[in-house]
Amino acid sequence: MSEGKARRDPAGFEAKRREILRAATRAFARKGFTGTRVGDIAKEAGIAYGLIYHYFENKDDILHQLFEQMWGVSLKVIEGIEAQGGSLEDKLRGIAGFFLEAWRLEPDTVEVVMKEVLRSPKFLEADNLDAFRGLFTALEGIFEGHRDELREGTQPKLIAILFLGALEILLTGMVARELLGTDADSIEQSRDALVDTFLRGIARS
Amino acid sequence: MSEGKARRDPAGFEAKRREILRAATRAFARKGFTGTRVGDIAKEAGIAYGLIYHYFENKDDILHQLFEQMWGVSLKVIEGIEAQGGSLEDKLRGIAGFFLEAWRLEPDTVEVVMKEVLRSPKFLEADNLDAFRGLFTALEGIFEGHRDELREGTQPKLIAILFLGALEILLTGMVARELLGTDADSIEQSRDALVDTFLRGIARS
Amino acid sequence: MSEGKARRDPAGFEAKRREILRAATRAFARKGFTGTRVGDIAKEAGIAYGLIYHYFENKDDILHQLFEQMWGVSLKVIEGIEAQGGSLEDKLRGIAGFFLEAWRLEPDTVEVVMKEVLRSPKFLEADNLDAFRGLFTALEGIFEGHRDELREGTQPKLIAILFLGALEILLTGMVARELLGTDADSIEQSRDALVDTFLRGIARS
Amino acid sequence: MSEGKARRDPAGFEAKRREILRAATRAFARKGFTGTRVGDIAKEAGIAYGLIYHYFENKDDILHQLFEQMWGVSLKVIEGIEAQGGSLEDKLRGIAGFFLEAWRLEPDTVEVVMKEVLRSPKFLEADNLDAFRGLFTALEGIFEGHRDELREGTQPKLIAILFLGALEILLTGMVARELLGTDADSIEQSRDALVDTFLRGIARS
DNA sequence: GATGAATGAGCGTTCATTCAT
DNA sequence: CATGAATGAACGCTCATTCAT
Repeated sequence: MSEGKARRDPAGFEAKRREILRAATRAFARKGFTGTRVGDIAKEAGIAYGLIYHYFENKDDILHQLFEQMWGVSLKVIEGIEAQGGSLEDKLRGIAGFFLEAWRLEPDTVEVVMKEVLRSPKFLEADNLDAFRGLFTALEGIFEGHRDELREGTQPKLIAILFLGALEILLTGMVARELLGTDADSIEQSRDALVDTFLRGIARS
Repeated sequence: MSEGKARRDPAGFEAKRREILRAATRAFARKGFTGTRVGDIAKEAGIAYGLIYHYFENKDDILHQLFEQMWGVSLKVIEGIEAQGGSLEDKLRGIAGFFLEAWRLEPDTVEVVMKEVLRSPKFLEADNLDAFRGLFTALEGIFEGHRDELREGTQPKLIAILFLGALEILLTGMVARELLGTDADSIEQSRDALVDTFLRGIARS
Repeated sequence: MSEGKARRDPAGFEAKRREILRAATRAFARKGFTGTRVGDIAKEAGIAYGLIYHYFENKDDILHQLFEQMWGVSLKVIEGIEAQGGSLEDKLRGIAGFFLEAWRLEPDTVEVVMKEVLRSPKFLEADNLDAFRGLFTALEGIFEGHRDELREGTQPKLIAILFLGALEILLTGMVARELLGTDADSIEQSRDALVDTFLRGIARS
Repeated sequence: MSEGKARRDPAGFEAKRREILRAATRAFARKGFTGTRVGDIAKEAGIAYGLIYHYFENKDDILHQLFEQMWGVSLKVIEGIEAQGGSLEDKLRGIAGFFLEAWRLEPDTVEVVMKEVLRSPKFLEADNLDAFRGLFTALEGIFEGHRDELREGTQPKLIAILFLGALEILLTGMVARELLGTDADSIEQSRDALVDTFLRGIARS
């Protein structure tokens, strides 16, 4: 839809697309993806609902682009963290901190992505998993880059999966607004518990 | 549904209910909850359409009962493991092993519960979280029972959450049939990586 | 259904039939005919719902028999009033009084017949109208029997219809429990207004 | 439905709404409200299934709007008659004539309103009665305006109810197409019998 | 007589998407 | 770019009735 057409005002087009995307995010956060009608998004954005289809393929596409956007940023951040160097601990703390902090900055976006993308049955389909795999791979690469600091027998891939699973549940807990505190202190504690546990374990040495 | 009416054959009723539940599980595993029509379940069970509604409130109720059933078993197993005593390591290995093994024994059930219940937006609603909280609490209790073996500052509740998040992603990875191997060996490796990481951490001491 | 079968205990059969009919009347009065499920009637009667079909053809038949019963009584009363002789005024007051009083004695029955039979679209079908026509005819006969007391040009048939229409709306108003009072005094006033209006209007001055 | 959305062509919208309403009226008159499927209305109107729901909340709403429309006109006519002044006899004859004539002009509409609204159990619910009460009140007002021409002890409210009940049964009889003739002469006779009966009955001798 | 499991036709409603204007 | 009227496939659920036991 967005390729091949000569837009008269590409910048304006893009701006409106983002505006609709933001409106959709608010709507999804409020009523969920399924519970939100295309008309609801239009109303939230203050436009006619037919216009949505000038900017997006279909309703799914909106969610998909929302995910892609957040995902792109996430990957860049992780790559940036890796590029910046530093200790494994710093890197893990940076990654965990980024995701947890993201919730504070854009709770709607994170909530929608968590609930409607990551926690959706559809997510487990090959297409979406590919995106997720990029994150796995990036994290796996980090662990491999610090292989000599790891116990023998540690499998970077498996650890990357476990780490992201634990991180995901922290976000889930925050999104649920019940399981975990969402103030700055609580978030810091969660982050540290995650990183420390993975790095050093919980057993009294 | 089950109140007030005197069933002539309660055992037969219950047997049929389970039979339909099994049929539904197969159908859900194949086409997802949403993708499965009530008629599909009936066909799979070899019964008439409307009979479903003699045994279940509605379509949602079927999924809910499936979840309740698995959940009830899970809680009992964990309580059994706790009651049996032993080291913290044994307990964690037992719990992780139970869930991972469950997938081998009843892949359909686990798949449906993972995909359609735990990974569903609706799951984050208060009602369902309550069930989940029982699991958190049980695990938290286990950690607390071994408090003197834990590092200082370890928060049992947070660790319980992290552990279950990591465990959940292993199951998710298995359900996705792509991220993780599902043979006995792979499962054992996953379980050990999980337990070892949490217990001892990954950093070379 | 009720013909041709040799019942072992005709009296007991009839008693139970009436019992179910009463239960159905209560249920219909509470939730309306359409809103009442066959199972509701069974529950109200304390029997299994399948048993209903031993005593009645189907759900419609229950309502029909309820109507027939009330209607039969009504016709007999009117015939009785006519047979008893007396002035036209006495007869009209007797008829109106009977129907209005019936509501006090068996509000559920009257309510159901009014709401579900007389005020039902189906009522206007030929079959049911026949029954009603009996009432018209009887009343028409009464007016004709007093033809010499009526103004010239008075058409007994038309007057009978008008009278019953006015009577019906009084019952409707009582059933609605809002338009008209339902205490003994109010009922008497309604009856007298009806009879007096018609009488002085049609009486040869 | 009509709030919040800026219609490009409100007049066209309204025209189409009325068109569908007319189609629905024809369908209801033919097969009854319950017997008419939404699809039947669409077919009768020559439009697609779902379009009905752009113009009406649901099936009930169609009937309701039909009723409201006829009711609004009726009330205006009565108020007009009252405003016009004249004798009580003229007014009653005008009111009765209007309703009876309406059947000749729009038999479908009157038939549907009579059968499906006034003679429906739902009609006796408070909401609908309120509309009807407007009619009662208006008529009551007319009688009160001519109080000095009435017999002592005449209760305008009761007489209004009786009059409308008698009028209603005339319409019912015409709708049933069996009880009463529907030619111009018969209609006139019915109207006169009604008015004369009431008038001479309640007029101060 | 009595029970309640079994049947399955039937229908209103939603809503993403298209497209004429 | 923008609008909103038009489309129609899709589906869960109810419930009167039957019938084996």
